[in-house]
Amino acid sequence: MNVTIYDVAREANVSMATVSRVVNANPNVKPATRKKVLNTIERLGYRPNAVARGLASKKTTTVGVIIPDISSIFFSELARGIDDIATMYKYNIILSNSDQNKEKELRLINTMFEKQVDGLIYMGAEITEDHIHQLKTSPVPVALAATIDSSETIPSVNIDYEQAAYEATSLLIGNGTKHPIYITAQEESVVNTKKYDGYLKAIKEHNKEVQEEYIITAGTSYQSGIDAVTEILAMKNYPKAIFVATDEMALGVIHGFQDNGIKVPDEVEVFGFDNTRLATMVRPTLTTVVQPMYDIGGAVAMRLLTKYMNKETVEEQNVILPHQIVERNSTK
Amino acid sequence: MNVTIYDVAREANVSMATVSRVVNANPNVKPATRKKVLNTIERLGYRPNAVARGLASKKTTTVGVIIPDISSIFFSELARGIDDIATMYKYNIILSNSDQNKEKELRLINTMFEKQVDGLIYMGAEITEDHIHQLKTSPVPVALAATIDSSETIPSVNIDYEQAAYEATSLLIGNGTKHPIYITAQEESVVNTKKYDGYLKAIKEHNKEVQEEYIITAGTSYQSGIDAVTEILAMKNYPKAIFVATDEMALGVIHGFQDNGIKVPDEVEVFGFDNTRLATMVRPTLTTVVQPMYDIGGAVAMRLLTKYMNKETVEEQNVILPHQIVERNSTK
DNA sequence: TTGAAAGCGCTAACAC
DNA sequence: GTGTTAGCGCTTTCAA
Repeated sequence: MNVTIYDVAREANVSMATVSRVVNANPNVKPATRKKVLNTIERLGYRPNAVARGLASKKTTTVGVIIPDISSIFFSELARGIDDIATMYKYNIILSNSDQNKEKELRLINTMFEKQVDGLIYMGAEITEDHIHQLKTSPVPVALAATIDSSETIPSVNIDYEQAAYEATSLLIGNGTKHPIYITAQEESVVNTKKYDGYLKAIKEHNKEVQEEYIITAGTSYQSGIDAVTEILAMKNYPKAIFVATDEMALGVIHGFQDNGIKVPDEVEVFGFDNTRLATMVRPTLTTVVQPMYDIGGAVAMRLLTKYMNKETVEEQNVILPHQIVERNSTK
Repeated sequence: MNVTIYDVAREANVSMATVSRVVNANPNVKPATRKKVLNTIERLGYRPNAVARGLASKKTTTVGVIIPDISSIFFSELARGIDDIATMYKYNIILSNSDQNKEKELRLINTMFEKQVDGLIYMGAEITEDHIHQLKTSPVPVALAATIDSSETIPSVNIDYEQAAYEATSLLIGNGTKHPIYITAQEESVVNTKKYDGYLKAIKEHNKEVQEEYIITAGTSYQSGIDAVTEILAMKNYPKAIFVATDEMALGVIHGFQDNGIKVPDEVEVFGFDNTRLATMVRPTLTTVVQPMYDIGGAVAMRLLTKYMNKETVEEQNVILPHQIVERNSTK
């Protein structure tokens, strides 16, 4: 079998406790003893068993991450932020894709708790009562990243989606289109609702009434952006500015127009959301709302970790990070 | 404290063993007993502790995944395949980014083993002797995904990069450019070398000598694709076909030319590699080598899991998956 | 500064 | 079918 702490103790003529102390860098060990132990650890190729340690200490130094889809450009950037900060604090990440499927989400939360994660970062469209209930079945700290819980029961990190959407729409209006089109992602989520509210607010400030046909519900993919354009082109005299709920869809929108010989931004302006790497990987480059994905992930992790490590009480449960708008070439 | 298997046993008037049996779906339990136990599990809200289970059974039902960068579009698609198959087999994934930094890679391998993963999927540029040595410090099965170990010591899943690059280059030559340019990613990796060899093979078949200046070493990013174009435009009379080592760089190349008023594919053809989602998210859409990322991840996981689960001997350690070429609109 | 010993919560023989 | 009993490899009092 593998070499255990007991083997090291025996070979070094000390007790298991002493070996444990040197492995855990406990200062209460005489330098000579420490050296002796270190040597036999080296000699035997001893590697501490984190599972045994976890059982004894009730800490696993791993945090769970539940994410809709790691292959999404938006979420993979978030995940990268999370892992970096986790690494910084000596944690590892158990990562699972939920596909925003409620059953799967609930099951994953349970699995994470079974695996005794020290903390959990959760991303998803909708936080229902069932989610909250499931989350509360364990005292393990949880934080939501880019995910809103309207009840504000669970700590979270977000930007002000409503305000951001309001600003984006207003900019488009200021550019000369009184009632820009809005393309929203189909999924039900508070984040989407907030974006929509922001759009609506700006529209109402400049229009007697809102035109329902200018609000298009699409999928969430690049292709649905393209498809949405078909819908738009079917309208006679459509507005010449489009605000799109995500960058990926916005790329689809740009290409949809271009494929039909319509020039962006000369003939129609396009505004995205997120500022993923995609935003600079199109021509024209995409004007968009900057959401600090990496920080949302990182800040959440930090929060969560410090909170539970030092058992300190958190001042502000629901963090709103600043957003901004970058104007690139898809708008005038 | 939390409710343990012991609490359930006491409350249900059975032994721990029996509770364990029903939790693990062992058939040797009388239906009535099972029901009774299930009820008290429900009533007490008992949740098995996977860490304790892992210690006792020496199985954690988690596999480690070491990946260069989860925010890379290529790798995140791979990771998605891995997690899906892992989920199918009831495993979870511990995911860590290595940034292809050797020290970090070595450290991560060790961490994964400390955490007692049941298997490990490794992705990285270079497999050195140190890597192999580290990997061999544990009997845990390891599989390389989209990563080549020239010594063929470690099981792996790849495509035939050399052949694919040969075909791509040949196609470009067939289109009329005798000596296409090749833009390679800077990092040292066997995968890159193979691609380069394939390119060279095709070039040599049609040219007396290879023009060193037509081989450009760039970074690995979108931006380095753009930068490479600057280098190309500085040559008087450069070849009118470019083969690029990755899709992301290829997008940069396309945009680099377009930004300089040069039309793709009319004035210059561009050929990518990987067939990430990016390939259809440009105009013109990108002709590229299809590498089945999702399957590479999935197939690897399957291999690894079946191998160690059933302890079956593997027929072919080093799997080569078929590749293909999709011609889209960036070539003639 | 060090050691002895009691768990952590579960699985896995083995016995009945 | 069910219970008893050792551990799994480590941390953590508590004493010395």
